[in-house]
Amino acid sequence: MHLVPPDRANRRSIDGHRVCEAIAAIGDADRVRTWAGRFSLLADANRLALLFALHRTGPLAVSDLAIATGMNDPAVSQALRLLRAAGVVERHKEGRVARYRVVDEDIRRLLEHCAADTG
Amino acid sequence: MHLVPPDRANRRSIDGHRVCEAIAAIGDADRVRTWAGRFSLLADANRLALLFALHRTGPLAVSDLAIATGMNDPAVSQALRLLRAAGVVERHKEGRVARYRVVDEDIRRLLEHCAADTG
DNA sequence: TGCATACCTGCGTGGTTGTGCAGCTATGCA
DNA sequence: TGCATAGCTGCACAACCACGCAGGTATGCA
Repeated sequence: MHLVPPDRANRRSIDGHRVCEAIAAIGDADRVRTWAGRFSLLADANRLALLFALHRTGPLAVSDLAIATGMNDPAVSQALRLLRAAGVVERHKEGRVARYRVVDEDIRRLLEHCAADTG
Repeated sequence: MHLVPPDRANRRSIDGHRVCEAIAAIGDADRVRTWAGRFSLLADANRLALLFALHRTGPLAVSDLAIATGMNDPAVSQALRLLRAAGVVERHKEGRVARYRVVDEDIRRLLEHCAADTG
């Protein structure tokens, strides 16, 4: 197991074998970035509240989300735009009402993970 | 179910009943903030890589973590200080070597959740 | 005592992000 | 045509954060 990249192979290590284990545990850098990106989307209390509501209640309109969370409309709109750009939610327009729902399965699982914690 | 706080009870809603469902789904604001805080800790790729390594490999020294992740020592040290302040990791000093391990059970479960995804 | 190692800290910086405000578009109704 | 509603966008501001660099503390060895 010589997993240490050549550019840092000359550094002295404390527990040599564990470094390779650690590198194996970290795995692919893209995978780490992907997960960090997902967590980043959930790292804001307002966005998370929106996702909790959308996940358990189904399609919801922007102004209803604003009432439920106490945010004002532009803030909700911008948060949803960000989530939509990330592919987490989808928008369905009916007349002048836009309803959003969660479509990302990985995010759904994380939201379920939260829900399992405290009802 | 009149869960809408009085300060926003006068706003017009699209799907009135769903607003209450949404508020119920969001639940306690402190719970949402707590989860958002956890996700925030995992939202950085470097910190997440450190946690992956610590979670699967066990106690690791700072310089070994630096080699494994490609970060330099101060960056590792600062990331671990942040995680320690949040109660996620603990430090055990042996001579001049400081080894860290993950002690927060909620974070461990989230890390397991990630590991279950792609080996 | 001198020196190298392991780790920590302070400082300054650049980048990112959440927010409020104001204003815009588009739909529906009278 | 006029007006209210639902939603979106741009801009400016402030706050935060991760990072690199330089320097400091503490341990262990010769």
